[in-house]
Amino acid sequence: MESQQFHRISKALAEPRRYELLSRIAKCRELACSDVRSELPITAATLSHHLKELVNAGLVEMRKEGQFAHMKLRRKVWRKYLSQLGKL
Amino acid sequence: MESQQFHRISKALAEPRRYELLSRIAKCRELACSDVRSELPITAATLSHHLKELVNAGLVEMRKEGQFAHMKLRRKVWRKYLSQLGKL
DNA sequence: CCTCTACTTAGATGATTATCGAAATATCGA
DNA sequence: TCGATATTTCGATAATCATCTAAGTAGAGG
Repeated sequence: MESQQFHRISKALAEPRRYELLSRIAKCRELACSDVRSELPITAATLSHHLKELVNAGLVEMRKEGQFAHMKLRRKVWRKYLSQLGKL
Repeated sequence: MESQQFHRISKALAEPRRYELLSRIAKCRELACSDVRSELPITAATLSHHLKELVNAGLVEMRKEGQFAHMKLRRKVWRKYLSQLGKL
């Protein structure tokens, strides 16, 4: 795994709300932004910001369906990150 | 593992120089600050700052021996962190 | 076309933090 | 005790970043 991506992922995990978001994404096969917003006290803008970080890190992929955005964990990337960390 | 410690560790890892430092600590049984300074371009103040974060996170323990400070990875904590991450 | 909903983008603000130089503290060896 | 070396603390600065409001874009359903 590229060092740049590794550090992006580490940064993405360092923010508690973002980690919580990731955690919720991981628990479902797919999760819509609107669902998150109905469960967490977060503005749409902030959610969108955090989501972008997760996507930029390569941890999450998005699928647009009509008005909705569905988020999904990229488990392969996640596994690679864990395995990289394990080498420490 | 406490959620507070979990987040502290995540933050500690998010800074590339700090991760590099941790990585060097992990590679030895013990590492002295002065050794790090002779190998990396970093001021003593910055090194001390990052080291404090690693210690606060519970990832590293310090031993003072004369003028020297020796750093050591707390492998048990590290394993716990990895296992927590693995639950995602 | 209009409106509602979902999401994104822009811009601003405040908080956190990485960094350094300088001063302080502590230990060692002469 | 003096000077050198190791580390910490202080204070300042600049950069990063989380957050919000407000405005923008776009699809769905009248």
